[in-house]
This record gives sequence, C-alpha cells and structure tokens, in this order.
Amino acid sequence: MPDSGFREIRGLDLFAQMTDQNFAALVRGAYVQTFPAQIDLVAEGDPSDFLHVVLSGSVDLYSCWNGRDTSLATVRPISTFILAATIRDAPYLMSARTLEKSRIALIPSQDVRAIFDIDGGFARAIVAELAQGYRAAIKSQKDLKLRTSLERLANFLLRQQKRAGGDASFELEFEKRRLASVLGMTPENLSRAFKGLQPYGITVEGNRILIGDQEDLERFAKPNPLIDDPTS
Amino acid sequence: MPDSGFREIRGLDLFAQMTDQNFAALVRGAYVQTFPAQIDLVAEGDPSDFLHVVLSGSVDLYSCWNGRDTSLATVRPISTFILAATIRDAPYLMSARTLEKSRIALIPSQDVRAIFDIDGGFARAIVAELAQGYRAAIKSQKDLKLRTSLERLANFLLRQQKRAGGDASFELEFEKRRLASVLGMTPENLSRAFKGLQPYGITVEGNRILIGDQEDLERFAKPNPLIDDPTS
DNA sequence: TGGTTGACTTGACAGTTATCAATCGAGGCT
DNA sequence: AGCCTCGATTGATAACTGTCAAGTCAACCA
Repeated sequence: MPDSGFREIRGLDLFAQMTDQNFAALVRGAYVQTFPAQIDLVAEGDPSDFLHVVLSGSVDLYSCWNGRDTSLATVRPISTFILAATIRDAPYLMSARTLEKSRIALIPSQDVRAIFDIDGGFARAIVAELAQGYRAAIKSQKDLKLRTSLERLANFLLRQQKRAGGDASFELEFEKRRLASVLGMTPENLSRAFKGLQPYGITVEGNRILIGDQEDLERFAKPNPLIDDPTS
Repeated sequence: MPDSGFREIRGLDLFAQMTDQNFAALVRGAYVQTFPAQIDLVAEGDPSDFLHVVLSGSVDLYSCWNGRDTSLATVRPISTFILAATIRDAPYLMSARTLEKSRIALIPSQDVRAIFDIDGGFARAIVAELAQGYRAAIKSQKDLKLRTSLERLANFLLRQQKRAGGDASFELEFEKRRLASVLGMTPENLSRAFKGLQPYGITVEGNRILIGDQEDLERFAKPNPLIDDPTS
C-alpha cells in the first residue's frame, strides 16, 4: 500500500468519519495511478470493480447510444465517481475518460461494500454523498426539461462565475465542444447561443467570459437555487 | 399510532431489515392519511418535514420554473418519495400531487434521520434505495439527451408493455398530457409521435396500445438496459 | 517559414418541435 | 336531448435545433 495519495483521500467527506482501522483496510487493496489525457477509465456496462477517486486532473463522464454520445458530468479533484454502481454492485451507467493527465485512486468495490457494512461513519457518509448525487441528477433533469438552450447556457455561466470566484470576468474550464455536449446542444449552436447572449452583456474571447451587466444577465437567466445551487 | 397501513410499510425493502423496536419508534410519530385526487402534497422549496410513502393511488412529481412545468416521475404503491431531501435535511426539489385518491403515510423526517443513525439495517436499505433512485435519474438523463422524442416514446411503450405483463396490447397508465410532459414534449407532439410510430406497427385506441410487430418496433427503438431497465 | 492540425465559427439548409387556433369526441349535467 | 367541459387531435405557422460545408484562427512542428 503506497501511502502517496491516500492521505488526500482521508480528508474527503466520504472517508473522514470512518475508523483508522477500517480506512486502512479499505486502502489495503487500493492503488493510485497516473493516467495521461484522453484515456478511457471505464466503459458503460462494465461491472463496477472499482470506486474511483480523482486526486488531480479531471474526468469526463459520458454515455453513448445508437451512434450518438453526450457528456453528463465532469469530475474534478477531490471527489469520487460512480459510487452508486459500486454500492449496488451493478454495471456502470456511464463511461469515464481523463480530460487531462490525472491521478486516480482505485478502491476495489467489494472492499467498499464490506467496510460499508461494518463502519457506521462510512455508511453515513456514503448516504450523504449518494443523496447529494441523486439531487444533482434531478437538478440536471430540471435544467434540461424546463429551460431552452440559451437559458441553460446563461445559467451555466452564472454558476461557473460563482465557482471561479464571482468576478465579472472568468475562465470557462471547459472545452467548448464538451460544454455544448454537457448543455445538450451541438457545438455550432453553442457558438450561436453565445452570440444570442451578447444583448445581455456577455462577451466571449477564447475561453474567457465577461459578464458586462450582471443584473441584466440574471434577469434573463432567472437562476433558481432548486436547479442551480450545487450545495443544497 | 393507528396500525392501519404500517403493516404494508413494514414489508417494503426500505423497512424490512430494521429491528421491531426501531420500526415502532419510526412509525410512532407517523400517520396515514387519505387524499382526494389533484391535491398538492408538497411544494418544491419546502423544508422536507416528512418522508412520504404511497400506499395506494398514485402521485405525480413535478417541477416548475419561469412559467413552465414538467412532470419528472410517477410514484406508485408501494414506494416512498423524496427520500434524498429527507436524508440531507434539504428542501424538496420537486412538488408532489395526487393523481387520484391516494393513501399516503407521512413519517417525520427527523425520525427517519434519527433511526437511520442507530439502525444499520435501515441505513443499508436507505443506501440501496438512494443508489437506485440516483441511477434511475441518470438513466432518465440519458434518455432525454441521447434520444429524439419519437425514440423516447417508442422505448417508453416497450417499458410500459413489460410492466403491464408483456402482451402485445396493453393500457397506458398515463393521461396523455402527462405522458407528454414526462417524455419532455408537448401534448400536440405526442399525438404526432404516436402517428409517427404507426409505420412500426403501433395502434392507439384511447388508452390502449397495440404493438403490431414487436421486432419492428424494437429495431426502431433500440432499447438498452443501461437506459431502460428499471431494475439494474 | 510554411504546412498541418484541430477547435471554433459562420452560413445555408433541413428537420424537429413548439405555439396558436380550431375541431372533434366522450362524459357529465340540467 | 341539449349543453358544457375537458382532453385529445389536427392543421398552419413560427421558432428552434441539427446537419453539412466552408472558412477562420492559433498552436504546433518539421
């Protein structure tokens, strides 16, 4: 058990409340590996052998059907992904690939399930994480079904602005083609959507966004904590 | 504590593994109530005071934003809804209303959280249920983002057929306007989508559907267990 | 430096979906 | 029967979104 990496994991909400002994047992069979960019980590339909923890870099969760594909989420450090599949011992519903060079910890799913059964603190943390993920998925569904693509983009920009610190100018941390996929549109339409937000004060220069009139954009976007607040 | 109703609840996966003592404590503050049709049970944004269990009838989970609204799910006996909000002590993300006369059990959320902390069997069941709900939400997102409305309808019909027993002819258990909302389209387009499936052997007569050529429909719908199988 | 690559953008067009208005038809009521 | 209501359907039209093709631009590299 190489220690590197596991100290960072220990600090995660998911692992913070468990006993030292159980944590040691959990990481005994685990390992940390560094992957280059654009590497497929898991494919949808695979059995969920490992719980993955992103320590650095970033991971794209996506899915394919009938020749089409769509990005569903981005995982950034430090957090886990595909916990639900691990818990249910069910196949992954999404594929995962690195977006950039990334350090990933892999914890055998059977160990997660075994420790879950004997460590109440761990079980409680898993419940909290699952409930949060569940709610995030519902919010995403509401975003998709209740908003037009222009509204989704406007609200995404407001969320991203907040994540980036709140300044009027900030960086998109997304390749635009992937942002388009996450927002449920084509890259061409994302381009047009950015232009469609110009009347509300949005300026785009490469990956840098400038919100010229915060109030004007918010009046159009109508952000709602029950859709856009990632913490609730 | 009126006993009526609680015996049915006890048989649910969610409550089956907990101790008698804890179950008694859980239902001590709970009550069962019968509601007429079209009654709002909870509104999105409300604090999650109760975990709801549908004993009979059916409940529509929906959400509104900026003058639009959409149905997200239907809850049928016997199952719970809005467990994630209860667990996280967070506001409801969806509103709920009865579709027909329904018996609902209401269990105070704080009791759920308290028993969850002391009963391992209950905690495990909650985790299983949350993970399942989480995965269902992901599947729904994939359905929305990867399929056209015609494909969503075709796959819905195949799922409903299976739920109804597998016969070529079966009942829609949905008002069509609500089905349209669930599938993310307007009632007008649902009408047209049904006609669009006629070439694949679909006949509609009121609420009764006939699948004339199973293979033809499946060839078009391309059902996928990672989207359409509710059990995985 | 010139060429190549790949992401992004733009325009033209086609396909899909929403909207609005009108009509149909079943069920309930007087 | 006649009337009313409400959901479902249909047609016409507008809005939106996807597709295809072409062009721009910056980064990279020999």
